[in-house]
Amino acid sequence: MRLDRDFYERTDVVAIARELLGMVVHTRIGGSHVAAAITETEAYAGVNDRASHAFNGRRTARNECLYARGGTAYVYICYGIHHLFNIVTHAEGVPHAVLVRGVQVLEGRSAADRRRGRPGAATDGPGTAAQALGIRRTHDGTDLLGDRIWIADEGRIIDPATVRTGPRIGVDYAGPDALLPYRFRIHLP
DNA sequence: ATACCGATTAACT
DNA sequence: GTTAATCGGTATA
Repeated sequence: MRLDRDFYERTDVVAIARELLGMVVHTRIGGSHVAAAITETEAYAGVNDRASHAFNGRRTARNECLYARGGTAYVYICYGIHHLFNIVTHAEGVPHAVLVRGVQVLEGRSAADRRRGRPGAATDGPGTAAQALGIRRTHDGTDLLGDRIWIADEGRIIDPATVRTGPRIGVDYAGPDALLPYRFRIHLP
């Protein structure tokens, strides 16, 4: 069943990042429906997290949607090319989010392949996952309880022993916070 | 107005 | 293992 507002508005973004593993992201974009199980996430814990775009309360046109209520999409462009999809959590005004770093496509393979440019191309990085789902910068601020992007718990049971935990990728600039164990991933059969 | 650089990827050696 | 690609956002002036 579809995740509701109460799921996203909870306060523990690290717990939510772990729980999102195995959940299924659905997109209905450009006439195509794609469903993909989340296999890798990272938590970004707001104003006290040096790795977060909202560290120290930074609030700009780019990261404005981080401050929206839980259950909103935050999509930004990285390295001038890649669109990265984040799930905003916690209450409005508290800029917590979970970055979706990897998915496994379950439905809509043809649309995902077309967007990725070649059949069977990987969807195990944040840029490629968003691309396969059709999520772009224009979806920044999209309500995850609407009909374009939503996430559902479809009953996949994730054995906690199979969840790999480690430091986040690409955040060396964050000093000690770069070492926090805020990255979670699973390998689906 | 201008300089710098990134929550990455793909294609290399 | 290494590195070029690529450009919007942000800071600095």
